[in-house]
Amino acid sequence: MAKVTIQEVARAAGVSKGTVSRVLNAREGVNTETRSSVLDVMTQLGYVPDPGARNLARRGKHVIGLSLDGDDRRGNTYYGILRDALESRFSSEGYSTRIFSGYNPAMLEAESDGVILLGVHLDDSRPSQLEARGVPFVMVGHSLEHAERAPWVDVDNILGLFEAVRHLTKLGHKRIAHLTGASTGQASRQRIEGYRKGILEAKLPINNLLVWDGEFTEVGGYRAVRRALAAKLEFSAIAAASDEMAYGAIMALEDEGLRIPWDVSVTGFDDLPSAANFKPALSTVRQDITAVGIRAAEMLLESMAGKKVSSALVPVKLIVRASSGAHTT
Amino acid sequence: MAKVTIQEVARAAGVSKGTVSRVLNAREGVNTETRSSVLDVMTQLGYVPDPGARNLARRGKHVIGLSLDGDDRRGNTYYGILRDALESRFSSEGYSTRIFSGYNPAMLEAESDGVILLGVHLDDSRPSQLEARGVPFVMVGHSLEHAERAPWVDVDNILGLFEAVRHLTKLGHKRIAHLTGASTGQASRQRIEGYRKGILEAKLPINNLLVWDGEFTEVGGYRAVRRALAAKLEFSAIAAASDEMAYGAIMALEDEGLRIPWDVSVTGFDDLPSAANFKPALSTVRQDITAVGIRAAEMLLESMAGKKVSSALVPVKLIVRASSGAHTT
DNA sequence: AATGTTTCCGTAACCGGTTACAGGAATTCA
DNA sequence: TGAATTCCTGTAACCGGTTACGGAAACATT
Repeated sequence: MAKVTIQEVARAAGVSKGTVSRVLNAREGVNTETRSSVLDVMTQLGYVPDPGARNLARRGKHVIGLSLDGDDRRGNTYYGILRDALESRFSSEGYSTRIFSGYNPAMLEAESDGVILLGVHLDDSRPSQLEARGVPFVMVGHSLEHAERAPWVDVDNILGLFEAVRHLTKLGHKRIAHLTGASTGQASRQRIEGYRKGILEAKLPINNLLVWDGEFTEVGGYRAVRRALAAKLEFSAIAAASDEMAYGAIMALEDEGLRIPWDVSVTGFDDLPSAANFKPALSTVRQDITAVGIRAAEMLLESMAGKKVSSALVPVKLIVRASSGAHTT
Repeated sequence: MAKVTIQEVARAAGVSKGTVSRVLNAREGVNTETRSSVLDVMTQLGYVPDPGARNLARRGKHVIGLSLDGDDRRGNTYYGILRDALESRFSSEGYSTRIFSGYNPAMLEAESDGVILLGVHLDDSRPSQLEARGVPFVMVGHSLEHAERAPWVDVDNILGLFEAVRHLTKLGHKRIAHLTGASTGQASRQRIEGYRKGILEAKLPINNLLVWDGEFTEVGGYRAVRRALAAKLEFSAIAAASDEMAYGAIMALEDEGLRIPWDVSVTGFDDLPSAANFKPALSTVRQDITAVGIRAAEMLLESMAGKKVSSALVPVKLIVRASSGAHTT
């Protein structure tokens, strides 16, 4: 309750503010004994440094802003994980992070030394505005439009879907459908591309009737599969562009009495925490959100240090679980 | 780019730091002329006060923390709106808000003067921890368990569903179903209660076969309705406990060739921004998220000022649009 | 023994604001 | 016209930290 300041710690430990500060920042040139005694006093008093004063004294705001777009498709979990990753990386560098949801470039500039841009869309004005103001930033996710002009980090969407499809073809599946997020931007397009590459690699024919729009949502996946079933389309596997669509697809299949993976194999994309607990456990492409966050943080740090940084593609990994299995004639 | 400080503004305007500060904080006792000239210089130089220094100088952190629970059902939009409301109310009072997603009471206490608790659930330890540490807080949403011990603000769930059902009974509907969020806590239970009250008020029989679990999601609503249809349950209206379940319900009905509102009337709860644009436009119970936010902010402010505050129920309003209509035999 | 190095730590200035206090100018009052 | 008010604004201390600088010990070197 009573705020304990560095001064009080200093007095209690019988040293000066300066020394406490040095201990606090793990700077060298402090006697090991002194250090540990100060450390003791700090924990004993429950000392927590005031971030405001700290940022003031180091001359720089030492805050990085996370700017999210108002309406974004991805769920809370996605951003939660991403934010944790960013936060841990930045805080170990002495920065704190802050979310700016209302899009306000002036505020962003005033209150942060650099920004991470989330959910950039086609006619997004943030990149150019930030660029004009000279605020360092990196985008997570990318679209062709902005890809050349500013650094981004993204997951390897093409490879991801490609591997999912290859997994299915190796299991003997010949008629593999793709549940796509349609118009929702670059990621969907890249995943479709990965799907095509996978089909072609197995020397199978591309059938546009097997590419269904799932709108990136659970219901979307559910309905798309129902329509396909109603239209009597033939398929033995579905490679979805997101876990949620895969969930919807599985529900729809099961509601029609089909068994996963015996009658139909289904794969997702994301590897949400819920994917492993889903019944059946979902085979999916893990996109390492944490890795994306860490990479983005590092790029931003470099960029703030004045270096030129180039965009990065984070690798992706196929996780095989219970929802996919060998094709049974 | 170059940071402009209060000192520079002062010099440029030919006054002292003190005067600029007074202008900045809209304190009285500054000549009108001086004030406006300072204001001019400020905008001209693009001055933005450093929040860190500010909070340091006013002796208090002047930060209020928003603590969200890790996994929460509500979508991004809900929290976005709520946060905007909180932010605007607090910032006009000189506070800035910060989100703390990783649940960390020590951090909360160290970095904020008060906290808004979002998504409190039954065995949530946050209220008691905060209480023990003496940190002022108010919860948005409430459960019986914590209701007595700490102030909360919530929407009038019971009244909301009650009015939706009354709207439907007045349209002549006799067999009205309810799509509930089931186990998701207090809000669902209260909405069920409102539903029952509405049915009873019209002297209709309560039929538990007409209460369906929609899991608070779109697919949940979709599947529940499909099951009901498959079971040949009779109903001419559905009062859902959330807009999203209503969306799912409508999709399911339309997929079966039913027309809204001619064959079945559907109402939601929330009035999400998308509700008006949905086809058909959704009749729903508007919960004024902004009002909830503002009320919560005011309560927290009072509580921080040392006053005892009592919990509040925010009223709710029925919005009739195209998805509900007269019962046609 | 005198001098040169290191190592450790205290001192004081500073970051960018806020605010109590005091004093000069303008205004009102006797 | 002199005194008492009122208005406005400058001065300086302070918030809680960081850090350049310098000095006192302790140790090594000749």
